[in-house]
This record gives sequence, C-alpha cells and structure tokens, in this order.
Amino acid sequence: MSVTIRDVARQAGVSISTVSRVLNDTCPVKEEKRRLVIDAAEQLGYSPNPAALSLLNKRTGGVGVLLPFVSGEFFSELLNGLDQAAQDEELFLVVSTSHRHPAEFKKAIQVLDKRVDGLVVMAPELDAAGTASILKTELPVVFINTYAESLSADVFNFDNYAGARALTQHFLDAGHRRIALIQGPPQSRDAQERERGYREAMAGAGFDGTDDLIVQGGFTREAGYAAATVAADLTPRPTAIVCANDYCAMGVMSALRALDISVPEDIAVGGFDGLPSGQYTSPPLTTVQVPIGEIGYRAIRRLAVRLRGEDKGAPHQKHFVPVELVVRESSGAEVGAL
Amino acid sequence: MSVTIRDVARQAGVSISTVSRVLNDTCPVKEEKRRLVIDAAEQLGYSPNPAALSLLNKRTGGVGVLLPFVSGEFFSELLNGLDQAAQDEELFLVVSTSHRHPAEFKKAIQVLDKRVDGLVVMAPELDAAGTASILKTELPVVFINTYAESLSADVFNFDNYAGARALTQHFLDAGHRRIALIQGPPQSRDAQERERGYREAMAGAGFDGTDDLIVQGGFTREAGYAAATVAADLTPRPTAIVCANDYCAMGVMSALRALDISVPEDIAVGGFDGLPSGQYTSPPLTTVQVPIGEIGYRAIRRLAVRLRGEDKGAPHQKHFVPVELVVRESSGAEVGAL
DNA sequence: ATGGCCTTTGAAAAGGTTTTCGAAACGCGT
DNA sequence: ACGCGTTTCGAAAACCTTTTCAAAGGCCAT
Repeated sequence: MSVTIRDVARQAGVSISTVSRVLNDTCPVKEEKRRLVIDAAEQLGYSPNPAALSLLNKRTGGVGVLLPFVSGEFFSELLNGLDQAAQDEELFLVVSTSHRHPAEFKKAIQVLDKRVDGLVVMAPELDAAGTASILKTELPVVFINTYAESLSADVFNFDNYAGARALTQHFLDAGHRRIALIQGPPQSRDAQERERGYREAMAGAGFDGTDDLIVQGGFTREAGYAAATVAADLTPRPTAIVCANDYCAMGVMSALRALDISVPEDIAVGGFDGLPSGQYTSPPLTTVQVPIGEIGYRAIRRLAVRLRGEDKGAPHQKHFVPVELVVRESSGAEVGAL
Repeated sequence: MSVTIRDVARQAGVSISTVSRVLNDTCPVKEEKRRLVIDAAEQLGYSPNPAALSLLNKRTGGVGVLLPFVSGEFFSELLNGLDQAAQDEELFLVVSTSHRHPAEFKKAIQVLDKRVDGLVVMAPELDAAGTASILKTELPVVFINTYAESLSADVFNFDNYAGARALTQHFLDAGHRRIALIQGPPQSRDAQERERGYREAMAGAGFDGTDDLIVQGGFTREAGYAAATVAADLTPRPTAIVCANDYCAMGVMSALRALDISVPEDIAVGGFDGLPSGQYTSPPLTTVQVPIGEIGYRAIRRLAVRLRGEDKGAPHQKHFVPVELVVRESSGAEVGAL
C-alpha cells in the first residue's frame, strides 16, 4: 500500500491542500506547519503519484522512442545519447523497437500516445506518406535519420551525401580510378543519399557512366559479404570499394580475405558510420564517422524545448549534422604513400 | 483536446457506465445500445486514458529496464529480446541506462517506481548489499546477469563457469599447455565466474599454479589490446589465450597482429559472448555463445507471469542459462588438424 | 474599539475511468 | 391486473493530486 498525500496530511495534522502547498512551494505557509509537513513527508517517504499528476497536468514526463530495428553498435550509441539527454532533462524513455512498416509504427504510437509527452522517431526506410501517417498524433515529434522534407517537424539527419562524397574523393585523391559502390537497401534514404554522394564525386572526376561499378548490397555484414564476391568479379577489378556502411564493409573485408584478395593492397575499402569496432578490424577500417550519440542527445534536448513550450511557435528545423572522414589502414593511405 | 468516455456517452446518448460496460464487455447490455456505443467510439476514435486507468487499477502496463551501461552489440541483442517479449505481453518498456553505482540505481528506481509494474535489472557489478538496496521497492523484480544468491528474487544468469571451463578444455584438448587468461573487471561477477571455470579446467589437467598465466584485463577492446601486449611477453610465451569476453578478444587479436604474432598459428584466441561480429573478425573468433536475446525474452515473460499473479507465491527461481562453445578459426582447430 | 485588509488555511472541484449500488423497467405467474 | 424477480441502466464513489474559492484569523489604522 503506497503512501498518499492524505497520509502525510493526517500525520502532520493539516489539510492536504497545505501539504501540497508546502511540497510544491506554491504559497506561503507558516513556518511551524511547514516543518510538520516536511517531517511527515520525509518520515513516510512520500512521493506524488505520477498517474494522478498526469491526469491533472496532461503531462507524463516521458518521451517515446520509436526505432525501426536494433542493429548492433549503431543503436547502442544512439540510445546512450538519448538516455544521457533524458537524464539531464529529467525525462524517462519509453522505447519501442522492431518497427519497419507504417502499420507497426501506428500501433506503437497508439500504445504510447497518452503515455508520453513527445516522440523521437527514427524511420530511415519510411517514405513521406508513412511518416505523415505517424504525425497524425498530436504529440510533438522529432525525427532522426528520417527524410520528411515535406512535413513540418524537427529533423536531425546525418549529412550522408557529404560523407559519401568525401570518402569517394579520398579514393580519387589516392589515385584510384575503378571505385565500386556497394549499395544499401533500396528503400533506405540514407543509402540513397550516400549513393548520390558517390555518384557526384565520380562525376566530378570525369567518370560519368559508373553504373557498372555499382553493386547491390545492404547494411548487414552478410549483405556485404555477398556483394563483395560480385564486386571482385567485375572486370577490370575495382581497386577500391565504397561500402553502404561499416557492417557492410566488415562483410566485404571478410569476403575479400576468403578470396585471398588483400586489403588495402589489392582493393581499398571504406565504410560509413564510424562504429567503435571499425578500429579493431584487420586492417582497421577507413570510415565516415557520424556522431551517433550526439544526434540522440540533441534530439531529446530539442524535444524538451518544444515540450516546455519555449520555442514559441518557431518554425521546425531541419538539421544536417556534419560527418567526418576518418582515414585508417583499410583505404591504403599508408600504402599509397610508399 | 483528447476524446473521453463522456464524449462517447453523449454521442451515443447513454451514460458513461454503459459505455464502459460495452467497451470492456463486463455486463450484458442491450444489443441496440451496444451498437450505438461501439459506433460512437469508433467514430470518435476513443481510447481510454492510461493515467486514469493506472490511478484506478494501480497497474500501468509498463516494465522498467535498468541497465548498468550500454556496451555495443551485447546490449542491442538484449534489448531485442526484451522488446519482443514486451510486445508479446502487451507491455511497454521504460529503459534507463548508465547506472553503475547503487546510488544511481536507487535514483532511477525512484523515478520508475509508480510508473511501471515491475523491473528487469541487470547489475553484474553490484554486490549483494547493492542489489538488496534495489529490492527495497515493492515492485516485482527479475534480475539478469546479477548475482543475488541471498535474495529472494528471480534471476537469470549465464553459466559463465561452464562456458569458460569448456573453452579452456577445448584448448587443452587441442594440446595447448601454456594457456593464459585475460581477466575481466575485478568487480564483475561474470568475470569471476569465468576465471573460476578457467582455473578449474586447468587444475583438472594437472596445472595447479596458473597464477603466472593470468593477466589483468577488462571487457573492452582497449583493455584487451593492452593486456595482449603483457600476455605476449610472458615467458615462455602462451600458445593460447582465454579472453574475458569477445570485445576483449578483438582487442587481443588486434594487438597480436600489431606485434606480428599470427592467430591462431602462434597464439590461439578464444572469447566469450558470441557477438555477431565475432564471425567477421580475422580470423573468425572462437567463442562461448550466450543466448543474450533469449535471456531478455525469458526475463520479461517471467516478470509478466508474476505480474498477472499466476505464480501464486511460488518460490523465486534462479536460472542458469546454458551456453555453447562455438569453434571458429581463431582457436586453431583447423590448423591443429593439419 | 472596530472596520478593513492581508495572510493563512481548509473545503471542494476537476481530471478520466471502473465498479458498486440502487432504481427502473420489463416479463412472467397467479 | 398486480406482485415479484430479473434484466438493464444510471448515479455516484473511488483512485490521487493541484488549484481555485471562500472563509477565518490576525493586524493595522482610524
């Protein structure tokens, strides 16, 4: 049996109104009674019932986190950032994963709807119609890694285009000419943007018809493994591969090793994401480092501002979070210098 | 403005009691009015307010997940299992991470206390006193990877002892004699159990004083990297290394490669956890596979049973979840067969 | 000394739902 | 036709808190 405000009032010998006033410091109360109340509350270990509060204030203190799937390190980095910000803002996190399709998102939102004050949604594979249907809720929403240009919502996206372009340029600068791309999932906007960065870098160097250098792949190590065998069979064989992401790159390197093709001497490899484990592959992975944790942190902070109503109807913002090329051995920077 | 039961009642021309009865199917209601209510609810898109419900029932439908830290793949696998079970049980997950010390755990529990119906706690580095202080809450708790022998609570632990013993025995069977151990964090009970498994396997093979083969390490790649340089300097040099976990083993392999010591020809390496990325290291990592996702799934299911009161005061159970040795190239099984 | 004002306090409503209790309506038997 | 039992429905309480409103008490000024 939980202790309520009535218990405190009874023990202190005052009315519940007085208890509320003392505890919330909302009205002046005689010092004598104040002491009584504080002591009683302390002694009984009272804390207000959140359900009653949210019934009254229509605020729960929670934010919902909707994620499409949970894929290794990327996800845990993200959650670290989200959680850190939530603790700073004194919010709690209700997370719900494994949502790929609009229907699943809708169902999850229904559950969360009145349980949280706002939503952080990551839906990189959803199209505009799908994200629009999410927004039918009245809750404030901040999107991460989601392409919702047409919607009025806060969005934090990595600059996939610039990152892929920089990585491709890095290969071009090192003298590579046959640079292959392993695509991500076709429906992933992240992957599409990266492909655009690759294509424009190639076009900028005078390579126009690069279609024969593009291989279907995906965001998993398995997909990378499979795609690498295809890429290695291209003629003439590519001397560098831009991978859809780090996991893909790890699969690629694993496959190349099985084919006795050495990285980076025979083929240079680059990834995308900057996962911690990329430092420990052999060879260590050149990659585009994205600030995963930071984006989670900023998303929650932004949402908290909206929740407090501090933005005063300011327009929603689209943030393109900068990314950074991290050169390690897999791209052959050292080797090229020999 | 959210639609309430009063709105439905007004639209249907009945009292709110009737609406409640129809929607919860709790009392017989004339078919005519039933239709009216159902149509009105449908049309207005009514769904009950969870805050009001939990105020009344003292049940929220949520479970709190308390984690010590968020470390890469292990964590995301766990959360996958938790989330899957939560969806099956129609519960929602409130997760809170980055808790290492009893004080942090207590604070998090305070926040969660009346917001969830039960807790899943993973606190592998907490001692008995620490876990006991967690249990001061009235909420039902299921522990994961936590050593709480003295407490009456449900616990799911991996059989770290058996796993480490099996891995060590695998090396012994392959003819290794100088088998080093890289320890985990000293306060981690998981690590202690693994060390015990290693020691007993060694003792069983007639190697009593193995202290000189034990090197301080940790659960991170960085710790493994550092420890490997120490282990490689032991004289005579070990021919196999049992690592604290997979991340540690990856650091070890990375360091050995930097030292031009080849795995497994010069030194065989084994890890613990069975992370997905272990399949893609070079060479692929021999490891003790633990069913991370499954343990999360089972923990939630167990908690749900308690929440429904189905266990009827049955005693709390301690589960030792079996683990499985997965042999890949890093332990030199192939090489030894040559 | 008394009226008026300010400070302090308590009672009560509101928030949305379920459930109990009491009442009304209906049908059946006599 | 009347009474009784059963079915169906509505009013109200309960859950816990904040906040408004009103009242009571004290104090100052006249």
